[in-house]
Amino acid sequence: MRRKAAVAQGRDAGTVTLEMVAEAAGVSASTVSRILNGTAAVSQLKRQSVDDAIARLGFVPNPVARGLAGGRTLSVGVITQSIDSPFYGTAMRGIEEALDPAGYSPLFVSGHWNAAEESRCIDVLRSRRVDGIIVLTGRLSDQALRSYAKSLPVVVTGRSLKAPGLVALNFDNFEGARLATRHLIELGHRHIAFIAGDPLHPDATQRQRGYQAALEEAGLSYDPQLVAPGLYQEDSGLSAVEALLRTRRRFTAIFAANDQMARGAALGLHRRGLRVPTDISLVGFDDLPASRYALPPLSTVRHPAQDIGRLAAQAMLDLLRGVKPAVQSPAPEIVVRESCAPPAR
Amino acid sequence: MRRKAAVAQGRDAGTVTLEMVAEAAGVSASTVSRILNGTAAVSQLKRQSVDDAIARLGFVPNPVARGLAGGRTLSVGVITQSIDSPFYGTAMRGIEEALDPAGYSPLFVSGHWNAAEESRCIDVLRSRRVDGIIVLTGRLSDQALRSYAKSLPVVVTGRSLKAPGLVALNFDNFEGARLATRHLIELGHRHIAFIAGDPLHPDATQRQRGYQAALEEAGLSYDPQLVAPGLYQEDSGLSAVEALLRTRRRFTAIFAANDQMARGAALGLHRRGLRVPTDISLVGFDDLPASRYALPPLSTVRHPAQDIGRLAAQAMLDLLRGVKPAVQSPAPEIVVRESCAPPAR
DNA sequence: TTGTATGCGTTATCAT
DNA sequence: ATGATAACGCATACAA
Repeated sequence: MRRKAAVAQGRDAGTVTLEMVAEAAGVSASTVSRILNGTAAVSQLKRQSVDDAIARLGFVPNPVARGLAGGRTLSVGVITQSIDSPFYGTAMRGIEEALDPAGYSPLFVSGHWNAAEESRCIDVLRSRRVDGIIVLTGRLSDQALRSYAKSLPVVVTGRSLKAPGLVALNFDNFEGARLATRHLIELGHRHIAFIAGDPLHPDATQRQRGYQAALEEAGLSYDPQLVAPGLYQEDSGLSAVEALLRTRRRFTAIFAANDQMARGAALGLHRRGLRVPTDISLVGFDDLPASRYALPPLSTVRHPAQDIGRLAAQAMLDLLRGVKPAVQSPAPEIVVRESCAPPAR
Repeated sequence: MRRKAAVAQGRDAGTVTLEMVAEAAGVSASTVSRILNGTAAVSQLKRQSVDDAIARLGFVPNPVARGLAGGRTLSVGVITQSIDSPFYGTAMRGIEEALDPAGYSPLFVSGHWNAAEESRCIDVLRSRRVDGIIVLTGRLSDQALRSYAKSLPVVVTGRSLKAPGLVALNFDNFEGARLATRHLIELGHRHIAFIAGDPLHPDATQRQRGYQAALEEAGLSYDPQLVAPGLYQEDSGLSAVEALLRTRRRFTAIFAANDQMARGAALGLHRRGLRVPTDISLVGFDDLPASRYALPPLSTVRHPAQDIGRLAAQAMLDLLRGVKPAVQSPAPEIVVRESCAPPAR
């Protein structure tokens, strides 16, 4: 056991306990706890002396003990998919921002786009007694999510489903993709290629449907030869362009299902001596921070990761407070930069 | 208090305690604990029945209680500067990778390049009973770090300092910058501009010294007019180029103190109709994942964030095991891509 | 080798 | 309104 000495010698290396505060203030531990949590009314007098003692000793409650004792830990678990993702990284930042002023702290774990791993993450988070869990997209089944929500508040992004104790925050990928495609059409493009995202992601298929819908409503034919498979990573964008070029099909614009692939596509085009937007127009999706500094700056669909993170965290806070969360998903909008132009030929 | 019922009904929502295991196996709780931690020798027989009971009940130890009881929590705190940084994100991934097989999990908190905030982070991590702390660079004083290391193993990157219980993992920024500059010189450049990093970062000033050293050893004069201030962000790279161009000083190459500023610089050059590398050669520093897909792909100094994260985590693991960590910082090397060419004029 | 008792810092229950 | 006291789930001296 660690030495227990050093009662009132101010910060013995951060081990000032609630009990010490109680002693210093001449009250019981329960009273201190009550003041800390606002659990019950206490006399002004005692409150004063307790507050003093807290300040004097530099007491800071121990969240671990708090969690053990059955109370809240003031922490919410966040399952991201990879800790170094440009998109989810921004979302995490939004979560941090919203949680902090409320006194909560996030606990980040990575699921690596793997349902089994995500399950383990949930276990880890639960064992750490988090008060709630935010799941950024992921591969967990709606079923599983619903079940988790029975014992713990859950907020999930990238889906729409309803369940008690669960709030889903979806983004209109379909509409976003339609906007992007329509933008190209309005510029005069008639042959628009599409680089698809990982088919395992629901948002990827939604984006593809948006692309098709825009084509249809413009009376343009959908040519399967003009859609190349991709995996949401830069390299797959590059290979997609190569595949597209190999078909020798004519196209004057490319819509990539995300910015990362658009980057890869830009490089592929460059390698073949094709200029953006002079020869080929290019649109992405997500508006990653980096896209504003791409060459040329990339036109894309704004997918406000930071706002989404913030909203998710706010919904969680509401859930925790017991108030009904009123979340409004942000609407997609196109951000026009310099990667698109009317078709040359 | 929560209901205590449901003893052996397997997973009542994840509340199988060590005590239940003990009962089911017909041994005492201490024995179970000992088996779990390898604290003492136990008979094969009991071990067998305990292992069975653990598997049967699906028991998973509660790290919160573990931490409270004074033992390890099998978690290490990681102070990053911003949760969405491309560079530190990669480092965090390396940490995750190295910690996971050892059964440890990281706890990420962001210091936002602010010493006071970092101090608070340390408090938070300590109150959560992490077994050790990894600090990714940051603004804490060496002094403070040393003091923290007295009560907790600390690994810090981006510095060199020695203290008991502390291992520092530095990177040779000076040499890296010298390599980059020398690369330009070897291509024939004589007028090389430099975009400096945030002067508050020690690595930024080291990189600048490396640049000067390379100039000197080549007998080239150092022209203060050719170094533009920057803040390590894309936008400052852009303004730096504009400032450089405004001086009307002649230069045929730019060395930016990091890839993010190099990106911004590339855009600035593009806006002025200057082509990379035909008109101006460009080198960065860090080799961010994105730089391989820049247009043109950026030549840069490899700064292996993931390896650094992994090494830091391994050093922490060694510290925790009580073995002397033998860390070898990775050496900088230049990665030649397509953003450099011999000077045109 | 194994069990018993106690403590970790806090909250919650039950008195008063 | 306030104070004992018992959990929370586990680890660890100490005894056997």
